[in-house]
Amino acid sequence: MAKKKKPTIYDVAERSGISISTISRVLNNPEKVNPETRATVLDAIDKLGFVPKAEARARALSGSNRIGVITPFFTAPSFVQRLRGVASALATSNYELVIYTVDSYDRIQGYFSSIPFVSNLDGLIVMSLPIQKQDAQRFLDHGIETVLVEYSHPEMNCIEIDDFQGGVMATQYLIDKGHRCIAFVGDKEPHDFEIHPASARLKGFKETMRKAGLDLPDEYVRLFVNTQERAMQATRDMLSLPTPPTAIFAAADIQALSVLKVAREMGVKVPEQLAVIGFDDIDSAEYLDLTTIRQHLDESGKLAVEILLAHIADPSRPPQHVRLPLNLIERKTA
Amino acid sequence: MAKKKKPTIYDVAERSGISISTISRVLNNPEKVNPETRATVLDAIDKLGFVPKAEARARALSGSNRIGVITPFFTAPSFVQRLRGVASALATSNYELVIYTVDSYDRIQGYFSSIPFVSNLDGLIVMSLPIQKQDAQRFLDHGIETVLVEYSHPEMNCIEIDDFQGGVMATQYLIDKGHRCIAFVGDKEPHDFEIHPASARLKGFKETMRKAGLDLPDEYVRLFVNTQERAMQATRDMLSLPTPPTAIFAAADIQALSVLKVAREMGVKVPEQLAVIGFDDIDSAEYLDLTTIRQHLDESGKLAVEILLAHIADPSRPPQHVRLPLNLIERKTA
DNA sequence: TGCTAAACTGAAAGTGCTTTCATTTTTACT
DNA sequence: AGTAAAAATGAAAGCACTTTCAGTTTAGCA
Repeated sequence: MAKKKKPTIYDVAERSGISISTISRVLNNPEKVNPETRATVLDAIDKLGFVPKAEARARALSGSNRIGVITPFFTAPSFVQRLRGVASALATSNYELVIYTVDSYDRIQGYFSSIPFVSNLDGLIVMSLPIQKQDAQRFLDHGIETVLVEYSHPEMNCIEIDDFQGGVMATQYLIDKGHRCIAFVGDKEPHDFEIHPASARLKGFKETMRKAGLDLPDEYVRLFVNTQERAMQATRDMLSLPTPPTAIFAAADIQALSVLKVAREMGVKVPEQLAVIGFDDIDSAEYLDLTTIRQHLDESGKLAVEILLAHIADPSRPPQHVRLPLNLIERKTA
Repeated sequence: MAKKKKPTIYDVAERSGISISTISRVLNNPEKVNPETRATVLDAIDKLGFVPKAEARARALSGSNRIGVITPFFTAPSFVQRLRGVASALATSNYELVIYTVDSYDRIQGYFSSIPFVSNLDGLIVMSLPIQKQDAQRFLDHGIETVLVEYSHPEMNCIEIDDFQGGVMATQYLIDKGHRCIAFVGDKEPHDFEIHPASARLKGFKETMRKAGLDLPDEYVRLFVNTQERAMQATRDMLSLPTPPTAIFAAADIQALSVLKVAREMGVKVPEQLAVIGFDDIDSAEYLDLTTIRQHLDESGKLAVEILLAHIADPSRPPQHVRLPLNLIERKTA
């Protein structure tokens, strides 16, 4: 016979035939109640396995071992890999990992305004999401240790990536390989609540092309809503141009995958006829031999929790700003 | 101006000229209140330094609004996709998502014995992990609603996958395509704490081969520790056989990816010289045009939370056992 | 035995917050 | 413009206890 619900003080009252007030008293001011009554009450309490739940919860959860991660709803593999990094770093500590996924501006605002108050977290990791002054201030005011990944705030811990530099690296690599007709595909600014690394990568690309004195026709830069279909269409258009590019720099590996798929579909040989370079170095990149800019996704998550834990242990530490290095991983597509 | 007691929600209401209900809402369901109102409220909260009393909150709150997911440490994409399903289904409800990752037998035992007592969850999803009689009983006794994914227990909600049948489908498909020399690659039983769907898939494969009267030499079945390197080596060995198979059934897409990579490396044309079929239908499968058995990963997660929520709402419901359908997704590798 | 003070007890009124429900306001669509 | 549908909001009814207050008992004592 399994118990149904958690017993309340009322159940105890009923079972012992004594009013709830008295029960409450034996729990809080036992010396004020008749020992016999007290014994009866205690007996009933034991038999029912009653535990004042509200307090228990308040106590149990207060300042307890919880760390939260707020991240865009994980569609993109890169978010997942960052998350994997935090999970792995947290595995040995005995912190609980609470995930908040964001899928709209409203939701992120909601989290930012309620988390400091109600979800008592020991620390928070904000991933790939912009955070506004006053929201950040609230976290600071409420003493919640926070680390920002892929975004920066002067008074908070940050882990940044130099997307511009990454764009430069990728482009320069292609140029060094002798390419002159280089195109760019990437996602256009998607939602109001998301950061947009692709634009910095694009800047790095353009800048490098300019410095190298290379021509960059408008048709060689395609931005689109980030879906596989759109990415493929953009690539198809590009490869059907009178003078198609000999290399494509995709703002993210996931888009590079679409480029590769189209190349296969159109019988374009990679890398002979078309070089492809991506950005991120997601897991699949390795399976596809995709040349790409590695941004140490797992590592960023791991580092975030390390910084967080260190600051929880000693809140007086000054905020830490780290810039993760980028590496060009040469594989077979470029 | 004089500093008094701790401000309550009523003070905030008075100062902002907004009802306590709305104040409460901005704290708990921020997305349901008008951004302007929210800003006003937050402003007042900040100015007053209001902090909701945890115990009062616990008192008024019925459940804990937390649902937990316990899952193998997410190395494999399939775990991630299941998780994505639960996150997406949970996004609209406002339950907090707590993740427990398992990387050893000890850890899983730790979770199973402590979760019922200390982490007050409204519900738990156990993913791709076996659970023993007495552990299950503990959850049952403590009235924690639970749903098992990829495992089964008579008294608990379960979402099962017919791996055997999937093995049959994949194999039959290859046979129908005219293949006679079909090989199998898969991971061997890895840890004591993990379930092992590959073995059921292998059984389905063997059974189907037998029924079709096809010869299955020992070298055509390769099991290995699940790493990319081992998978690739196994494939290389197989393709170097005097009579290499004309088709390979990989127990999981992630392994099929390795097969594909080796085929590329060795210049073996897919599907002309070698057909490849996988299992799972992970995201990358689509990008690689991998023919595979889809097991509705995202859906399994979504369904798990739906069942869980329904049972939390009405605990008297009898446990539900659902078997998710499998579909053969025909793409270009077989 | 009668009377009063001390000891005990239960009904009911908080406690600070959440949530339901009905009402108003906005928006969307003929 | 006119209406249906959706969103936002406040009043009020909980939630699971604690505390107050007004009785009852009981004990002590003449």
